[in-house]
Amino acid sequence: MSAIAAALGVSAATVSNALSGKGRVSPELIEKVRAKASELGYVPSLTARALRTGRTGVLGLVLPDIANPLFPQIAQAIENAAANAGYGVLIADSRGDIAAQTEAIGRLLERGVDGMVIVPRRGTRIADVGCPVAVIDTPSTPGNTVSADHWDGGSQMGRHLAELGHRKVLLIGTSASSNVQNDRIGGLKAGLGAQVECDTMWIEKVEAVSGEGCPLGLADKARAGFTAFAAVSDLSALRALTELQRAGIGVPETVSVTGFDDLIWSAVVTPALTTVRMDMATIADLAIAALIRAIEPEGETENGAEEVSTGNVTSETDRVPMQLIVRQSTAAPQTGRTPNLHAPTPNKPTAGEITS
Amino acid sequence: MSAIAAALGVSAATVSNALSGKGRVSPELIEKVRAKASELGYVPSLTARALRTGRTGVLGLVLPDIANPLFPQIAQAIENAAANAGYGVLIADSRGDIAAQTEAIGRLLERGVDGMVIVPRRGTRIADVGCPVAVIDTPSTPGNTVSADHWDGGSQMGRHLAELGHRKVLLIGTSASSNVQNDRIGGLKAGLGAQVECDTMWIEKVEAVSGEGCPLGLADKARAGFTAFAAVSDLSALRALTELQRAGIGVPETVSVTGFDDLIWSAVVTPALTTVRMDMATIADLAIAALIRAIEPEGETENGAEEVSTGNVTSETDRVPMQLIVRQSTAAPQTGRTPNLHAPTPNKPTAGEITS
DNA sequence: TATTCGTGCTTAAACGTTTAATCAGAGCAT
DNA sequence: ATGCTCTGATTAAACGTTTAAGCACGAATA
Repeated sequence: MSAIAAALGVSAATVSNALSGKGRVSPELIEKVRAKASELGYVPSLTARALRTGRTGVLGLVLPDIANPLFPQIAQAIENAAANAGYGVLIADSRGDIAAQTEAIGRLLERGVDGMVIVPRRGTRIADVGCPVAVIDTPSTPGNTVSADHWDGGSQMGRHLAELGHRKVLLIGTSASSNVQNDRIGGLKAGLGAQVECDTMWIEKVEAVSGEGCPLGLADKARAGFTAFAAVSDLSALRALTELQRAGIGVPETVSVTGFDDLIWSAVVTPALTTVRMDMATIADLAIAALIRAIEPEGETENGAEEVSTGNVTSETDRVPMQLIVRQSTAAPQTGRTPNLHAPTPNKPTAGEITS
Repeated sequence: MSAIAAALGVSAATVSNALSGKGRVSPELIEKVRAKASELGYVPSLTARALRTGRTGVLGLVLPDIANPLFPQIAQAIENAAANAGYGVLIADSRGDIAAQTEAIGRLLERGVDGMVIVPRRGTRIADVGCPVAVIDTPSTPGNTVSADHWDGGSQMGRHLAELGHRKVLLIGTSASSNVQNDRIGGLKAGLGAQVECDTMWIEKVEAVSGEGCPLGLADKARAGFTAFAAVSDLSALRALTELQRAGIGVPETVSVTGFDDLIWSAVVTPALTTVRMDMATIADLAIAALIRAIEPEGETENGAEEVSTGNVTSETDRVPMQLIVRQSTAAPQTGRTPNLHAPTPNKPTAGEITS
């Protein structure tokens, strides 16, 4: 910067003003400065700016477990939204216990992030951490900033299944202590309506007695009259799908299987999974926007108190709708009494197709 | 910091020296400074330090496509290794074309990262970017710093299949232009040995004619005598597995299916996938270590030229072995002539189990 | 006794910005 | 002519560290 100033015979301050458009600089000079800047390949030192202004232009992203298959979607969306707003994203993995989460937040704080988006570990309540925080969890979590409307997604799926004619469905979740999963299950039940019989299976519970990775006994459930298995995540859905297929139960001719999240494999398995997708791009945009609103001094507030808010930030729309994606794993249930045990049907089965 | 200095009646410089152990400070004073520092809850401003020293303590992580299911493993390992070394990790998604990758690198550079680890987009050669760079790709890529030994992984899997008695196997890859996939396939062929007949299917090619997500026609292949399907990624393996199951072909009684990478679902599908895992933790450790070696001034080099290297960095061990994980999707092929088309077997099939 | 040296600390500059305060000059009204 | 205001620029301080250089003092050396 001082090089530009020297080359043009002006002061460094003037160059700064010219480039930022802040002070009073003549239009011609601004042009000359711009030209010289790009000529010299000037790149401002974000570090120095950070030191002076106290803002680093970096946001933190705290994830409960980076290994979660949903993470790529989140990270990608957040990174994109942040980059568009001119911010960088520092990641922090709060894998492990809650202490790790606190420690991860601390590390980000030390690094001077201007704000952070946290998708909290189950059962965590994010306290005031000393910088603006956007929480992405579920609308029913207190302190939530913005998230997919999981309940709504569940109810869409529930209606889909009910309309196909299913009357006895098994809801499959992982952990009963997850807010997100409970919301989805609540939505499913509501969408299915009162005349549909449903039961809920929590995988963690069955694994607690039968061991991790144990069979879920879904074939028995099918024989017991369940015609649809609505998992609350695609991973569980995949587990259900393969277990049923392996037992020779045709999906979707005999039973339907549905998931949640539209993870990468949902579209490539056979039959492709009917699921419901969250609009991470919108969620990320809203979260980042809310964060930035808290970070950057409001345009023209009359009161001089431009205190940067230091707590949880809110979004005007805090729940974004989910989108039902109907693929091949759902169909109307058989009307006949004996479920078909073998499924040699090739591909792309149409609804109601029966192969006995 | 100046607060500490004032409280103790010494200069700020002395405090700095005391805390960093650099200058000449009496031991008692060091203790007093330490005590006062923690008493006042002093946290050094990394920003100011960065400005002064020119090092930000931040590393960049450039990924070809954050949505890649393998990404969580990589990001988690890198983040962990970096955090242990006292560095933060800034992510950059080079989704899209090669230009996006260049631009992502540029953004990181502007932010003043001390170095970056890049897992390059296919066919990209990373030029000198102006800071130390660790490339994670495959040993056969020029410029590679450290990576899993994909070829070795393939050969382990090949041997496994050959030992089970498979004599005709189909190798399934996604894109023929991927170095990683080619290495894996090369290893597979070597591991299978000369007396095993094998054929390679590139999914991108069949999708180019039959449309994205089309059936792969694996059942026909099975009827044509292939007894094993060795995919070069778990995603393809999953696709193969479900397609075969759907067609009523029993895995592993009739045909075996194998994958690569040990992605999250590999263990939960039925039958659980035999695959080969890369040791991302070790890879990340080596990459970060090599990077840091280039960044931080070598302990006691005699020559004063402590120029920070600005090109690709190397690791003393640049290929880390992969680990074969045998689960339920592989078994000895049937000796009989007619492949079993239905597979009502419950779970945990043992090798060679036949159900006709 | 005069010189050198080592020790423990201080001074001051520097990193590259931003920004409040100041200033010189021009135009204009008094 | 004098004072006022507006404009376009400059000066200087500040952000919080690090680090080279300097300084005072006592101890060891000549």
